[in-house]
Amino acid sequence: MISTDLIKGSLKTIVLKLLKENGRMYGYEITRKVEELTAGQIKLTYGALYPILHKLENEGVLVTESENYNNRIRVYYSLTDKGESVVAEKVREMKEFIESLQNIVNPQPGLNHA
Amino acid sequence: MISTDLIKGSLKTIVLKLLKENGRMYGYEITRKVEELTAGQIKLTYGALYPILHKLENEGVLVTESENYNNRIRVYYSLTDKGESVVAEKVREMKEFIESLQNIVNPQPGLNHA
DNA sequence: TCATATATTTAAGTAACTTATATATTGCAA
DNA sequence: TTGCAATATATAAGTTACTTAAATATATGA
Repeated sequence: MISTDLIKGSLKTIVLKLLKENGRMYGYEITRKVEELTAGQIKLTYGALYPILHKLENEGVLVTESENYNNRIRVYYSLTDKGESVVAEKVREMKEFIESLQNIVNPQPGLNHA
Repeated sequence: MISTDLIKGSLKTIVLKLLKENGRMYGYEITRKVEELTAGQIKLTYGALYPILHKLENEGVLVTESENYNNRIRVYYSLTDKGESVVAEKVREMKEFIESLQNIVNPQPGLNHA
C-alpha cells in the first residue's frame, strides 16, 4: 500500500478522470475501479469519496441521477460541461506532477543543469 | 504551477531523495535544486522545508554539520545509515505511486480488467 | 443465522502543509 | 548611499484534505 500522505491530494483528480473515461458512475463503483486500476495500491475510503462527490456537485462540476437497483439507492454521477474543462485542467496538472516526480526519482546523471 | 494539494505528501520523499543523490546539502540549496529539477513546477517553501529537516533529524534519519560561509550559517544535512534505508523505502513507494497515477491518467483501452 | 458484499452518509479528529513574520549578511544598481 | 534582491535559517498560527468511526439498510451465500 501507498501511504495516505502521498495519495491525499490526488483523489479528486482521480475521481474526475474516472468519470471522464467511464461516463456516469456511482460512488461504490468508483472505489472499486480505483482499486482495480491501481492493483490495490490506492484505496478510496467512503469518508473521502462521498464528501468529494457532494462538493463537486455543489460546485456544478458533477450532476446526479438517483436510481433504484435491487432495492438499493444508486446515485450516479456524471460530468457537466464545466466538469469536462475542470477534468482537462486537472489531468494536465497531474501529468506535469508525474513528470516532475520522475525527474526527482529517476534523475539523468548526464544531464547537467548547472 | 502544480497545486499544493497535489504536491503536499511528496515533499519529504523529495528532500530525502535529493540528499541521497547529492550527498550533504543545506536547506536553501535543496529548495533551489527542487525548482531546477522540476522546471519550477514544484516549489519548496521554507515553512515546509525546515520543519521537515528538523523532524527527520530528530528521528535519526539525518545528521547536521553547521558551517560558516560568508558570515552566513549553513546547516548541512546528510543521511544516516538509517536514513539510507528510509530513502530506499520512500522512493520505492513513490515509484509505485507514479505507476498507479499513470494507470489512471493514461488508461490502456485494450486492457480490459473486467 | 450470520458474515460478506453492496450502497450511501456524516461527525470528529489529525497532520502536513501554507502564510506570515522575524532576523541577518552580501552584493549590485541607481 | 540608499535600497532592493539574493542568500540563509527559524517558527508560530491557521487551513483543509483527508482518516477513522459510526450509522443505516438490503441481498446473498454458507
